[in-house]
Amino acid sequence: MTEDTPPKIIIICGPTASGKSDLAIQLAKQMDAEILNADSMQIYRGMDIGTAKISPDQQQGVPHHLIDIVDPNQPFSAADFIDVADRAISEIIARGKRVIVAGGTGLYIRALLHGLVDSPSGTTEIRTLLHQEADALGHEVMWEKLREIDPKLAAQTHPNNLVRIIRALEVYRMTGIPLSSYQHQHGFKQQRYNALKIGIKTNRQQLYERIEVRVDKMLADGLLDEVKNLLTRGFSSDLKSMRSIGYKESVGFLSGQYSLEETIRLIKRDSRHYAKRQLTWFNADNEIIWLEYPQNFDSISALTIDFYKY
RNA sequence: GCCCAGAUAGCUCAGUCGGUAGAGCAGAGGAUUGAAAAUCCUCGUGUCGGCGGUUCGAUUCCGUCUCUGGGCA
Repeated sequence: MTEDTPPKIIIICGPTASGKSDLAIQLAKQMDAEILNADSMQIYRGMDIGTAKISPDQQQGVPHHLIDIVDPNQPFSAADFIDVADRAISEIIARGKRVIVAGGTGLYIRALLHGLVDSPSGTTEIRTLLHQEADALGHEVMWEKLREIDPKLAAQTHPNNLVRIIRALEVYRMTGIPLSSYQHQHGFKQQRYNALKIGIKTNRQQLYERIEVRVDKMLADGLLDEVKNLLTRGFSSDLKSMRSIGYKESVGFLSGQYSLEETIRLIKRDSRHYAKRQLTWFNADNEIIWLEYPQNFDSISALTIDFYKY
């Protein structure tokens, strides 16, 4: 791998329930590729039903990577994703196979292709401290603090967005450098891979219907038991993994917070909202070629063949 | 058949002591650099059930009709 010729990889993205996994498998079989998951929740062991994880059976012999790589209580970030993904990709390529990255986490895909700023990850200690400060002083004051040390970033960050404010503050406390200057110098300019990006185009209404059918199926497949089991094993409901869609609502049901009917309604609603956020993210990326699947599989296939020609 | 209560945004409702109306939910759009399925921002014109009447002006008051709930026969 030289600077001039980053390895070629195929990216399959799109909203949840659009058919990414199926397309990846069909394509992988045809082009002798292996699949890399780019989904921030499917990395967790034991979280299968609610993340719509593909079962070994459904993988149809195509090797899948970056699924079940950490427990639900282990920290994992976009930076970790780049590390494990890079390693998996070079191994696959060394085996003479091609790589298909399939997933719905926009940040993970962008980070893989263009890197992240060279700033450190926040430690648990500093983050806890900042949260305590936020609880005591309120969002506004935290935002004021941000404005003092990094006015540029403060201008782009809403005072209510505590997650971003805390991230910026922790970087400054650890390095003394404002996050925005890291960002300015970085700017996602790295070209870490040569990627063909395919997005699965969907009709909004049909997508929502598919989401609802899928949620009903998750419940029928035992989502609530899965969540109960995770809680029993000691995975707390305030873990980031347990606060994801399907899990947080199930926890609410299991603790008697709302009825089954309401739980299902909420999971469906949150999944729809999530799909919309994914679309907002991916629509902003004009490198993505949008095609319907399975209708346009042949076109997709032709694109990949072209992509590997040169 | 009679009595009572309703009829207002896709849904549930609030409100206007008469000056054409607003919340929640749903929905739409956007942001996104080690929490990203997270986090955050923005967006509400609808014959205020129909028709009459009173009034400068009615969604608001009056009458009547229709429909929906509940009660009495």
